Amino acid sequence: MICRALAKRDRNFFLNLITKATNQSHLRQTHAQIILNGLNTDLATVTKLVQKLSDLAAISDATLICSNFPNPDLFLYNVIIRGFSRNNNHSNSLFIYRQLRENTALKPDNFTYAFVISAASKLLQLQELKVGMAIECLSIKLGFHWHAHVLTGLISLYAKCGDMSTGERLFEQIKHPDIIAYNAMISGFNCNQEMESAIALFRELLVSHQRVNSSTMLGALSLGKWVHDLASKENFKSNIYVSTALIDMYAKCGSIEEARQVFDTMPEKNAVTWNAMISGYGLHGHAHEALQIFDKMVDSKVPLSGVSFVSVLYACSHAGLVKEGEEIFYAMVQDHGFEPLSEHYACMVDLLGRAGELQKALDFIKKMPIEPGPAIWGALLSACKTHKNTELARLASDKLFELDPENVGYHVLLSNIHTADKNYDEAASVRQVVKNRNLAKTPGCTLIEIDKIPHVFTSGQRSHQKTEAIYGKLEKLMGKMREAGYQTDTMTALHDVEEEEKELMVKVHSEKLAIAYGLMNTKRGSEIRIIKNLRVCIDCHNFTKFISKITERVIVVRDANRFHHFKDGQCSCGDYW
DNA sequence: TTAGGGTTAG
Repeated sequence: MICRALAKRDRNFFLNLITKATNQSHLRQTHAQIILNGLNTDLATVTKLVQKLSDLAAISDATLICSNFPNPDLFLYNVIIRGFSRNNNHSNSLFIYRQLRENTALKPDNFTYAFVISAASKLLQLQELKVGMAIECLSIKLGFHWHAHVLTGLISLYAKCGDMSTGERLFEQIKHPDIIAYNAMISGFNCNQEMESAIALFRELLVSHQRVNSSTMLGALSLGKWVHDLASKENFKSNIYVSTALIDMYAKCGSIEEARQVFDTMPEKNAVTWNAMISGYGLHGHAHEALQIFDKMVDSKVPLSGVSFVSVLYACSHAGLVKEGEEIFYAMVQDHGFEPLSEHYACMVDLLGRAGELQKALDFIKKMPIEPGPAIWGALLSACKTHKNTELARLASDKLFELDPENVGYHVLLSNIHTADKNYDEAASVRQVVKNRNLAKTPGCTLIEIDKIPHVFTSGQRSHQKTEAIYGKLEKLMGKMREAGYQTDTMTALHDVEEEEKELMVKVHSEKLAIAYGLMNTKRGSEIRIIKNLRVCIDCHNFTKFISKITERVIVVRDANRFHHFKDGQCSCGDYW
């Protein structure tokens, strides 16, 4: 009987066993049997085993087996290069590729390049890749440029370097671009903010291919809700990528309830899904919900990521939950073994600063083991504006002017801090620097959609067809609001818009115009939604509160930082933004 | 026995 159990098994037996394995422990047992049967030097068996191990996230086992294998061929190298990449260890993919080139006589093939280019483009996302690798990949093109898969990988790489013109050139070289090549292009246009191009290509794709796939849906999600309908019709609701992007889309479009609905109905969630839901709640100022989801994530088997902590800390800082934020930060280090990155430190400075604990924030910066960058000083400067601390503001802005001299926002912020402090000379001299150095300014603008047509307003704009009616409406509203106790706040009406202190006397902020226009063109009682590119100022925030009360409307404002839901004279942000 | 594209924060 024993003899039977130990009877020699052949390669096919093990190949079959490996294919059927569903977890790592199956494979470890199988590996033991392979050794007992003397097949651990059989290339085909070992390759299959390594491939399956990396598919089941056992990349260290896979590597060990490979490094003990006497003469690995190109196929085995390819499998391990791809394996590292699939396990999110892209730098090791590149490392193995280098080993292959420097320590062996093997010639990489089109498969090798498809894997290694994909790994390189993923590293770019992590902002770790040096330009040198991109150049190295360019040389690859010389040998394998006719392979559509390699070209598609290169498109993605160039897109992530912000070079879509090269992307377009590569795309033209593909004789019959398939759906995946289209998707690489659409997603490239998307991340490079070339919407208007993304849409055109998406339309072209719909004409040229009968069916779209899940990546297409993702590339086009920012087009809006109708994509969700398309996703439902095409049955992509169970795709984790599509559903996660839907959560993000709904949260960013202001429908946090719909985001939650998608989240709740997902059969399977990964870390990105959880993070998207947490950050969605943070964006809307619903910190307690964000914390609840975070706790559930900890309970689930899904491993936390650095982004999970950024998202939950962001939610805490925007709701004034200092104690909770601090607890999470220390748990992150002590319980979860994460080493905080600069973005985590920035979240903490923001958390303390927003809550008015400026000195504590400064002490925190001094104790940090890393050199504070612009995000950290920027958070402190912003807090100095809110809590009117001119002295610390000078310190923070000096650092910022040194670290990020081209950024006009910090100058504007400092000028506004001086203005609020009634120190007009200092404010003027800061603005003079901006003028002398000819730094680019960002004009504030607000968008409102009426009957699916977007209307964009800028501060003091008089070019809209209905200008007279809009300003008339605004006058009427102002009258009613003053009766209700509204007073214009010009002193502190400045966050990061420039020179609007002067303009305020004669001009009107874009969000007021958009809201007036919205009130004129929507049904009584319906919700008004607007989007502003800069942070909403204190006066407009106050204005919108009054409007929501006297007109009995819900007004949802998305500014550069977050959502504000105005209802019955109150804002969901609790004036904490 | 191996391909390429896609989701989250600041």
